Amino acid sequence: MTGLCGGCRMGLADGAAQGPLQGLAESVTAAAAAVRGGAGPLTAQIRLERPKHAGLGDYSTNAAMLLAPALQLAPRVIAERIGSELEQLLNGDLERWEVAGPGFLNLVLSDAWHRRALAGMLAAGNSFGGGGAGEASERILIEFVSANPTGPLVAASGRHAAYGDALARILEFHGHSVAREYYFNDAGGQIRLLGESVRARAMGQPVPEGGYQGEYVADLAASIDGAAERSGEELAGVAVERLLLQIEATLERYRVHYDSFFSERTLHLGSPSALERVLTALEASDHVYRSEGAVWLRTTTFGDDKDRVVVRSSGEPTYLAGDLAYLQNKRERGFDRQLMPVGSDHHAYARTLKAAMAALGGDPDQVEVPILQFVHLVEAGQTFAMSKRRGDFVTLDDLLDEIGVDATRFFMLRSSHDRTLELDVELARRQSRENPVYYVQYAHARIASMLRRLQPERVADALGRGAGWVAAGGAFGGAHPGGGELGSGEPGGAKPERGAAGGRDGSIELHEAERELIKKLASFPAEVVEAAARRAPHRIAGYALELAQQFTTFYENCHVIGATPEPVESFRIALSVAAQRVIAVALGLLGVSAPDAM
RNA sequence: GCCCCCGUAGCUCAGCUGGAUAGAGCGACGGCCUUCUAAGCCGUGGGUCGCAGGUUCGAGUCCUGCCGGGGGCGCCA
Repeated sequence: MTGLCGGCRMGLADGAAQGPLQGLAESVTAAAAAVRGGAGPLTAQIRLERPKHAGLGDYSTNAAMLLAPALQLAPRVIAERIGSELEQLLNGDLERWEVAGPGFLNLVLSDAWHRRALAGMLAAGNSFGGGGAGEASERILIEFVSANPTGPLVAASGRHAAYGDALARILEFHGHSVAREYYFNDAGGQIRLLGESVRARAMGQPVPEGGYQGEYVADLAASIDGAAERSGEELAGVAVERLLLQIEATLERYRVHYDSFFSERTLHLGSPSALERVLTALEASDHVYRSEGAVWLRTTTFGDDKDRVVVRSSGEPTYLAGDLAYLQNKRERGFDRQLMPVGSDHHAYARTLKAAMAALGGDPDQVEVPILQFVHLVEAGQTFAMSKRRGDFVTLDDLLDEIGVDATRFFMLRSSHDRTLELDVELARRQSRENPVYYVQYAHARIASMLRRLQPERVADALGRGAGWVAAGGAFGGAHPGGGELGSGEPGGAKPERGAAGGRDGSIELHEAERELIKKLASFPAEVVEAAARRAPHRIAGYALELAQQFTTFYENCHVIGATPEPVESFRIALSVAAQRVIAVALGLLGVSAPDAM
């Protein structure tokens, strides 16, 4: 099921961290190239993937089906040729192959290949799976949450925070340089309204029409000295300051750390202000015009469905004006890409922003606006409303109190961001033991617990290059030489025959669960590539769950401590360590803790 | 009216930009603790992939139309 090609694209990154599939994929590509000869170019990417059904082999490739049009031959015939070619390239590593279905080539790899794969993954250490961006590394700014400081963060912001932060972690791990920023509106109508709301509360009057009704407004009013005597503007300033601190504290608690908080107000300061400068420039390039007493940005030139007002007829700039100056500011800071996930209630704004980017002379493709669908908190079959202005909402802090940081983050991240998320709070709280996040954490804790029973030296021995199981391995298979100290060897080097006298444990067949676990681990780099490319952290959550499952199957079937002969115990210790590391890294990408005990 | 997202098992969701017999968790049913954590494992049942057409060797995936749910179409943010 799992796609494996992602991490195997040529020329992307160094082999070690990208794992054993890199070499295998290159061998398949080489075999396909040999069969293709001079025939036309390949239009689609050759894929190496797990077969759809168990028992069909370790990996399969669609190469033959892709070559069929150019070669004018039946896919199955081509698959036969690729199979023969691959047999030569992989020597003893390719134990069996067969052509199946419409033209799939199914591959069965040797135990020795699996052992070397494990050795290679361990050698890469905690960087295994990372660095896939390689030369394509970018400087990325991700601006997320950016909720107005007019109240505490609501539960729905938990989705934005988890998404943006996990995506940042994934992109960083993948090899990009990422800055996280929170942009806050501390100017304009909503802030004025906040100040007036606080003032009304302080004076014991009803909150103005459309103002902020929440209890926190009264609390703010009560906590500000002499609030009743101060102006709305003054009160707004204090309120914003305090609410921002509160928001930051909530985010920190949620394990979301920003590199910077950016104030909208600063864009209006100075003479000329950043805002004025950008408007002047746009006027010079004829992208803004005056009409009906207002100033408009001609976004229709760049595909927006209507032009947008940037300065009201009252002379007051709109939020878009601020965003224009902000966009320009980010461009001047030299980022290759700007990610700004927004809620689906702002989805129409994505087009406007891209148009604005183009009007500024930038590349609209550098602005990416993933749309996050809503979160419905459900309790006892009842959906919670979460309107900040009305004041009837569940705050993110409330949610964290209820179900904790780990569960909240995992739930927020486990489904695709473009789907409405139903989060049953009652279930998450009451039946927390069934929570998938605990399942993954439990697998990690189990491994830690098991390893605690061993002397550290024993574990080090099992991982060392002198361990018997490693001797039976060697470098990664295929044309690509394996890196790292563990399992290093001649490129495409000598591969002991299965059961040969030379291999100290070469005669001991791997258990199916061991082979499967190794392959699940080996697919991690491709999962990271996919999650990064598609801005889809939920893939990592799904992968973590699958990996935990695969480890548990191994754990149930293969007793580790005391397994005989010794190389088997060593091998299983090493495999457990690898699983533990990858679970921890995957959870780390989600910002979920990996406990050593539960 | 126009635009965007979604519709897959009873429930919550995956499904890698067209591939093989559509998967997982929870719930249901039946088993499993004198061995490294039972927060666990094994097994069974459960599907017209919203509906109808189309594209092709092949469609949950791409196209068109319809139905249903959510969101948007401000000189609000």
